[in-house]
Amino acid sequence: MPELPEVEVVRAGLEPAVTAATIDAVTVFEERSLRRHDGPSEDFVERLVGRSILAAVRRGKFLWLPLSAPTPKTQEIRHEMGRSAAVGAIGGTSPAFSEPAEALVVHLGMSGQVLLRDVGRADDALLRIRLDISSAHDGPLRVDFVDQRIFGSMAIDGLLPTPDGHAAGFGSDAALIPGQVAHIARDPLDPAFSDRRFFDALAARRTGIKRALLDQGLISGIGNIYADEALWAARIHYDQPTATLSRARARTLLAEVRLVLRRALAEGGTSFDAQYVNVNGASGYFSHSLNAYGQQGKGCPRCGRSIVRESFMNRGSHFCPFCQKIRPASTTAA
DNA sequence: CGTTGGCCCTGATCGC
DNA sequence: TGCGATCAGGGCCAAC
Repeated sequence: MPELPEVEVVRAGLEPAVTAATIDAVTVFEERSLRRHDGPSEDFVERLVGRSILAAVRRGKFLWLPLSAPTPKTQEIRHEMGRSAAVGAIGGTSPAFSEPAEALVVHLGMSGQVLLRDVGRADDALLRIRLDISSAHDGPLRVDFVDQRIFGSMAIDGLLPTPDGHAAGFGSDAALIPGQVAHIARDPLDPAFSDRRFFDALAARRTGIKRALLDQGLISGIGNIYADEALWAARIHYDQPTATLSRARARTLLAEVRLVLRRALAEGGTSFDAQYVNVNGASGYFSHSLNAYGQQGKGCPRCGRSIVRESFMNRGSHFCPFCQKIRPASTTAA
C-alpha cells in the first residue's frame, strides 16, 4: 500500500520524464478510476490533450502534475459545458506569466501504480488510464495508470493558493494546491510542517494515537504499515489516547515517524504483495526491515516476545503487547 | 463540530 | 480440480 515513501519514489521517477512533456492523447479504460474527477471521461480527455506537464508535486500520498494553460479550444469547450472556471488570474493578467491554474491529481489508493512505458509494449492487465506523452527528454512515452482495486484515481482539479503561502508540496516551489488536496495536512517531511501545532492537536483530540496518525487532515503520508512501525519504535500502544501522551513521548513518536519514512525513502519505498511497483515497473520491496507490520507470531526484535495482530479500524494493527502498553496520563506533563 | 463506523473494490489466496 | 469465502485498507461521508 503506497504511503509517503512509495508515492515519493513514483514522483521522483516521473519528474524527469514528464516535466515539459506534452500530452498527445488520453485513453480511459475504466470510468471508475475518474471517481474524483468532476465530469465525464470525455471532459477529462478533452481538457488534457494538447497541454503540457510543468512539474511533479507531492504532499503526503497525493501526487499532482501542474498543467500549462488550456488551449483556447479547450477553454471554449469548458465554457460551453457550463463548467465553472478554474481559479484563474493567480499570476496576473498575462497568460504567458500566469501560474498554472490546474493540475492532474493522482492518488494511488490501495493498489495504484503509475508506470512509465515505452510505446509498443503490451498493455498491463489492469490498465485503467493511459496518457500518451511526448517527453522533452525521452521522446514518446506512455504514462499508464494501473490499479487493481480501483481505490486510486485521476482527476483534473483547480489550483488554489496555500493559506500559509509556503510551497504546497515537494517537487515545486509554487504555493498552489489542488482543491481536493487542500484539506490534507502537510506531511512530516515537509519543511513547513509545524511540530508544535501537531503536538497541540494531539493534546486536544479525544481519540487513539493510531487513528490520529492515519488522519490525513492532521498529519499526512502515514498509512497502516508505517503507523505500526513508528508506534513500535516509540513503544506506544496503537489505542493510547492522544491527550494522555506527554509532550516528550509525542516528540519521540514524531521523530520515529520521520525516521521510518526516511529509511523507507532511502531504500526506495516499501511494498506489499508486490502490489506496489515503482515508476519503471521494478518492485520496491523491502519487507525484511519491518519490525511489527505483518510480523504477528514472530518474535519482537526488541524483547523476543510474540508480535500480535489485532483488528482495529477495519485494518490490522501489529504490535508487541509487552513493549507497547497503554499507559496512564503522566501527571507531570512536559 | 469532532469523532466514528461503514462502504467502496477485486485479484490472490485459502480451505473444503 | 473447482469454487466460494476471506483478506487487504485509503479516503470519504453519513450519522451520532
